[in-house]
Amino acid sequence: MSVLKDKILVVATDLFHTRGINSTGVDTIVAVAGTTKMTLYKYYRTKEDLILEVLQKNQQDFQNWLNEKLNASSKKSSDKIQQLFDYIEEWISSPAFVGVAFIKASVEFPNEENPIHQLSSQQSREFRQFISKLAKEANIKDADGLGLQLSLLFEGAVQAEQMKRGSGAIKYAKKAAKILIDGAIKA
Amino acid sequence: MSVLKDKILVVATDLFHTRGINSTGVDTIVAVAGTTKMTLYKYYRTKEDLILEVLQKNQQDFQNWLNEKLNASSKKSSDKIQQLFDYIEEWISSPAFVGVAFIKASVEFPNEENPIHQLSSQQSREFRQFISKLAKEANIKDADGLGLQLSLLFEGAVQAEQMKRGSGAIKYAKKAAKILIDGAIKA
DNA sequence: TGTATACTATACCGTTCTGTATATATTAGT
DNA sequence: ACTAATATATACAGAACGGTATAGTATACA
Repeated sequence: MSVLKDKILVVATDLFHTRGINSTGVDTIVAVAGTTKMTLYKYYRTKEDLILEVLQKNQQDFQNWLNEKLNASSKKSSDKIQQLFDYIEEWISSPAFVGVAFIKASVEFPNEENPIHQLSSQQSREFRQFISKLAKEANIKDADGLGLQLSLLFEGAVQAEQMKRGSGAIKYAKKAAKILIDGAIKA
Repeated sequence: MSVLKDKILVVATDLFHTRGINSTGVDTIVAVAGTTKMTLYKYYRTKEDLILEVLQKNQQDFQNWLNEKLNASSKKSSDKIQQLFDYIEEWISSPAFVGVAFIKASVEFPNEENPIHQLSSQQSREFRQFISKLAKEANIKDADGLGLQLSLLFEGAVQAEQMKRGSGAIKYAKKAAKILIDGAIKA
């Protein structure tokens, strides 16, 4: 991938998070990226395309990071769900954390017909299914239900942290997750 | 309050929810409200002022509705927290539900210096404290911790429902809430 | 040296944005 | 009938928006 195409993607990601998507113009993006609109529109057909690629990349990066952490720490796949929120805490607490793109995008584009909204919704669903898969591997009975509940805690904690950095919400989300997981295992 | 001032507020609330705040221009608001910009700017100094009033009214209406429900159903204040999610479910499931304004506003205005973000953040905090108060009245030990956890479930469920109507997330949020509350009572 | 590719510079188009200016009409109270 | 308040109609300023057109530069490869 071209170095400039990538630079534009990185800058857009940052600006979308810190200023909002609709409040970030393409002029600002190219100015910060140190290039021009001609170059941006060479690699991205429209601003909407750029937003979609930012969403894809964001989620991919997070999933890759999370998978590596989970695979490195435990050989047994049934243990992974126990450690999930440890890594989510690490991730949210990191200074680099700026929020979750698909949550923000779904709010800025609330219309369910909108491609950006649809991708956000899909990513949210996929992450929920990912948690459910971990639950299944831990032989949890209502794995889908637990996956949904943990994803609610996840999204709630992210929301709280986006609203106020250093909220500490993730610590309590983690405690709640432990209670729910333990309860689901016994069932 | 002037009938037109109120009409503008109601229309703005609806449009902000269905199209997004930044994507809704004042021209659209006055057109739908059946009035002109001159009138809007007579009652609201700026668009920002209008947004702030929409936020205030939204939260006030919700809190009033919730308080009435809670007061009507149980005399004992210690029972209220048990019923909280029943009413939240009723509210989220209602066809009139369009989301929670302070969650959306905090996303569209991510800068913590922004007055709109600050009000959103404050409303989120107040709602969390409201739940904690219910927990205290139920003699729960870590009332603040439980309040935070329940607010995460609340915001997560709202987020899920904004993302996909009819998600059913609230049903599982309610189950999770029950587990957390029961656990906190025993502690 | 010739040519393709990547990129820059800059100006522009049409639209939409928030907010204002001006002038007129409607309604109610005295 | 006079006055004040409320609302309308309309036009506009000034900036920002997404996106395009045109022309020129820099680099690398044949």
